[in-house]
Amino acid sequence: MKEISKRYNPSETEPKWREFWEKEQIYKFNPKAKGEVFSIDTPPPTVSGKMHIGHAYSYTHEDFIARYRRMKGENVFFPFGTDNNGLATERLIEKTKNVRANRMERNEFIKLCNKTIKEITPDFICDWQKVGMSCDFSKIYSTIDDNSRRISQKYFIDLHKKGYAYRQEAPVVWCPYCQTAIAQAELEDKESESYFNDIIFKLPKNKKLTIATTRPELLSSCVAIFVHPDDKRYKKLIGQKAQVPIFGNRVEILSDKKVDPEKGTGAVMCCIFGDKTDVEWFKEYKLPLVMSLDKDGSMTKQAKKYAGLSAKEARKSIIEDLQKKKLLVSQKKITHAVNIHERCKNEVEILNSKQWYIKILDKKKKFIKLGEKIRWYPPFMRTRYENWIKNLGWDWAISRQRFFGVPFPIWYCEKCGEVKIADEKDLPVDPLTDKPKSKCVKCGGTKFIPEKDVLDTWATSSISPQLALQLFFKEKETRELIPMNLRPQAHDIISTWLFYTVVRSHYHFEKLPWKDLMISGHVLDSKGKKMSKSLGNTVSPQEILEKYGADALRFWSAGSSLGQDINYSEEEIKTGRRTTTKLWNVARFMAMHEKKPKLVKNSDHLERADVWILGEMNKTIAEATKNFENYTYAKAKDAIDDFFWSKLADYYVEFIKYRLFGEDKKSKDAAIRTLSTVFFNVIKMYAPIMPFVTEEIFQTFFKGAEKTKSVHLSKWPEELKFSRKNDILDFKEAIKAIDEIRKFKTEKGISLGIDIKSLKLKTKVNLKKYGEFLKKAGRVKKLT
RNA sequence: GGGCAAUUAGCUCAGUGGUAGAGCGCUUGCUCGACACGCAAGAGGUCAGUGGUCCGAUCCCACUAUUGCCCACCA
Repeated sequence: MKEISKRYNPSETEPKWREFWEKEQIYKFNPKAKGEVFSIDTPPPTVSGKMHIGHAYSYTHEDFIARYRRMKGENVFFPFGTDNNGLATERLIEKTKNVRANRMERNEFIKLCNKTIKEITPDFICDWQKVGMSCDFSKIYSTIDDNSRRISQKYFIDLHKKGYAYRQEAPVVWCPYCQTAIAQAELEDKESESYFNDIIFKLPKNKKLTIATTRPELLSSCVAIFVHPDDKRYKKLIGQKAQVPIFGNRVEILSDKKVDPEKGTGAVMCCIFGDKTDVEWFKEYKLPLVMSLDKDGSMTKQAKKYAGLSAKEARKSIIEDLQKKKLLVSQKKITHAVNIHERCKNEVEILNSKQWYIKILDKKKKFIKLGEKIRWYPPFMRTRYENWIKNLGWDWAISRQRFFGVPFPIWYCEKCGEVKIADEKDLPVDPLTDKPKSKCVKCGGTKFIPEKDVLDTWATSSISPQLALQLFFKEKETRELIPMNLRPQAHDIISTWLFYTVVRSHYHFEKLPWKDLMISGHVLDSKGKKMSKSLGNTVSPQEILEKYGADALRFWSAGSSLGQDINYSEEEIKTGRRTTTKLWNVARFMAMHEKKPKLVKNSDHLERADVWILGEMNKTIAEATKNFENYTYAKAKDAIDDFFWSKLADYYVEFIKYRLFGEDKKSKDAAIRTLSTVFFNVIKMYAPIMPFVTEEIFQTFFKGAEKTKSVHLSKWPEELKFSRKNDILDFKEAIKAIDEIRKFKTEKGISLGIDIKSLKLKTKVNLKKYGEFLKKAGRVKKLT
């Protein structure tokens, strides 16, 4: 036997076991293996250079469950993928390669994206392996690879055939910076300073009407003025026409209950399009489509002398002109919330354009009901899902006027405009380079215009169950595997990934995507503030891994309840490291007395302390098992921690020393068997949380105890059956006595090792009954 | 403005309808036959506030306050 090192050193053991697991294919998924499949719809992280601490936090949570299930004997399907198309990826490439997609050849940019993704993905994934993820990394998907493009296009065609996808020219949320349409779910709020401008509109007979607006640059798009129907000030004006300042055209004054008489002057101009209400009025009153803003955020010809200016410049210029004409009554400084695009943080606009949509608004109730059929852990997260759906105001816009994404498998007939769908057997296609192989079904035309747009990245990631399952199964087989068992994810993408996956699964398969949902919280800094690069309060998981090891990081991660945000705490990570050390030391102690693991065979010559610790072990196994089943890994960890530190290490190990060093062979044998059994089960119970140290201890000390290559393939502990329950009570009496002795010694400042015979302490304790230990009364914490 | 969550020891958080728990930190002591990344003994709390239900509330209910998050508000 090789020499056992005195210290446990994660930087030596962790790479060693990572290699071992890979070489021995410990986590390889075999579709034909025994055991019921437990499938996990692993979130494909967006390739962004490096894993951040939030990833480490939520991914380890799902890994606890995967490892637990594997030990329970289930055939765990735990795939891995990366999400690497769409705006997030484009932004990354633009930033790291210092380019702008809009100023490059489309093909060149796509090539650069593909090349960069290929370069950085291996390092990126490596962090997930370092943190101890037990996914099958031998086959992974990327949301832009051929297979994903094929699947994504195939299911888009399915949506189209079923009538859930449609193309329409309509107002859509538009990012002038990225120059693409985006979905409601991609918006964020930002407080920004602005001015409320009171502007005079002239009425017939020299009368005036003052309206308040923050968007004077949209005057040229003003198509109506709205007042509240009950507003006494303006009631007489309804139906009259007002003259738009500077531009001179006349617009009707209409009434609508959406107007708030208290706000501004109580009269508001409706512009195409200043905000969502304008869109609603546009539709409801069939107002003319008068666009003053172009797709790049500049003013159109409609804005006449302001054409070509940016919206900001136009605003300034128009305000100056209004002042000159004395049509600006006042300007009030305000702060208001504006919608910005989450990817680039620029203010968005609403423009009219032709986009592809997926229907969702007409099935809101259905989606809420489907949400009720999934088990949510923790349950309250479901209300967020419901709230989001209730507040949805737009169908899902899925076309993006961008470059690096899955192309629509679509052309349009040049002659009649009919949509031409690609043939399934030709997928994946790129309509820009590929051509349809048949004529237009409507008019027989042979010339086609390719669809240049690409799909929203969520349109591909929302079929992640298929992307993952089809790595290992034929498409037909995957239907049997839906719903998958578990979707783990963090709460920030309930309105996107989670919701869209429910939608897609329902549309394609009329099934739920998963049975259980496990929602993780976020990592905050040590003071409870959001981590962000600009605040400089981020922590790097790579540094933690190097300094303390993956097990310590995972120990910290396991410390908070599911769904709870966690404050980053280096102290807790240190406690994790201490736990690995403690485990190692108990292992060494055990090995001092017995080289080969000997387990309890029967309860024949077990002594009181043995029966007691085995009973406590059984309780802990029951508690840990129950909690891993319920995804409450933090409670499982608490139970294991408490048992290991306060009962096994602090108490039992101390107590049996006199037996291990004594002459009574039977007693010694019972102690070593009990210790081995209990400690082996502790190692197993810790294995899902701390996979490295438990593997090191398993391989070094317990290899012969169970015929398995790895602790992670060993059997999850079961309660040990034995019939000496009375002794447990007996032993608790001894503990009370021990407490007395401990207290006495500590108060007098006497060393704990001193024999009590030499002290003037009277105790009722029966020394014979509890052995030599009581004479010394070693360390004991409180026992419960 | 709507919703969700939280409020328990100096800090981070468990928890229960019947006299309050852990880890870290703090104090004091201890090189005791694995472990100083250790061991032992301590100090420390009107369980946010106000009402209500109950024999009894930190726990259940109502309201209030504070904090965080999601959504709406963008004229």
